[in-house]
Amino acid sequence: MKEQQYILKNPETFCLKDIFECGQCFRWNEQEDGSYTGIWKENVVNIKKKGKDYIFSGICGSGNLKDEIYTYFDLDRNYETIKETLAKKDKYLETSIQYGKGIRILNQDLWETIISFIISANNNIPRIKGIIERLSKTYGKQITWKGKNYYTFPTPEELKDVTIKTYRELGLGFRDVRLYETTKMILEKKVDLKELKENPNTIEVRDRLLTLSGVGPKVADCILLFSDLKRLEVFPIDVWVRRVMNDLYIQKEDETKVSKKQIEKIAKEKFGDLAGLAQQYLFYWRREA
DNA sequence: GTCCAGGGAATCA
DNA sequence: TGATTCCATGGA
Repeated sequence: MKEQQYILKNPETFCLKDIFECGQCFRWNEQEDGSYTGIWKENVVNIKKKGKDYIFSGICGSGNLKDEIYTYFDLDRNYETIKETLAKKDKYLETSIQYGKGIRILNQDLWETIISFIISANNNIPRIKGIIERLSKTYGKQITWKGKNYYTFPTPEELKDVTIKTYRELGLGFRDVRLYETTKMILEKKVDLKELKENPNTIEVRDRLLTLSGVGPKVADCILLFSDLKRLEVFPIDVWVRRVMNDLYIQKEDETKVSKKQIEKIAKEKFGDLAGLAQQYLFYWRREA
């Protein structure tokens, strides 16, 4: 494969740290020079900021790099309008948007997002990244670029014969059975990913995702929001989101006693059909700031 | 040693 | 429906 390059000139909404550190993805790593290198599908890419421009260089598994970048980084969507709309709704949200103004929600592969967020359950981000790297190194395809080896995220077929015991040895902990069962269900088309992508009904898609082992309400919502299903209205609630929502709007003494239903209700009232993006700004702001 | 992490499943009322 | 408890693992 030949190296390709693409220069994104002076984008309005685009910041490497905001995009890659906001918790939506696990396979991008900051380099010593401040650039980020990552892999999606069969693309290995480094992104470096130069002035107001971003230089993408790397190798592209299929088609051309520009198309892959536009799709993955959702570059046809106008985030300026979205941010303006959201900022008007709420003063705290306005603050959080200012903090994470360069966030874009990626179009990540559905299968990879399902497995990644099953692994995320009751886990921390460094460890999630480690598990995904070991999984990819063991079962994915190797791609070499500039003398370094990278590994694609394994397909369902590539995980077909992996045993629960092997997952345990890779450090998955109690999530071993869940990964095994979900992979099996998808291979047997008990949940058909192609059908999910074609179904416009978010509630129906969510119900199908919930039948997968290891996929509960929060993981299902992350899959809907962060994968190429791209449902910007869903509002995943984890410990950080519960924390920030309680601090700002509920102020209950014991934040762990705040019900999901109450948070969902407030989110829908305040943020409407862009609740997922609101969630991401609030999450990033509360966790980092 | 203790607590926590982008929770889910099983169990019980 | 709603609340409790247990589930591996590694880092702080």
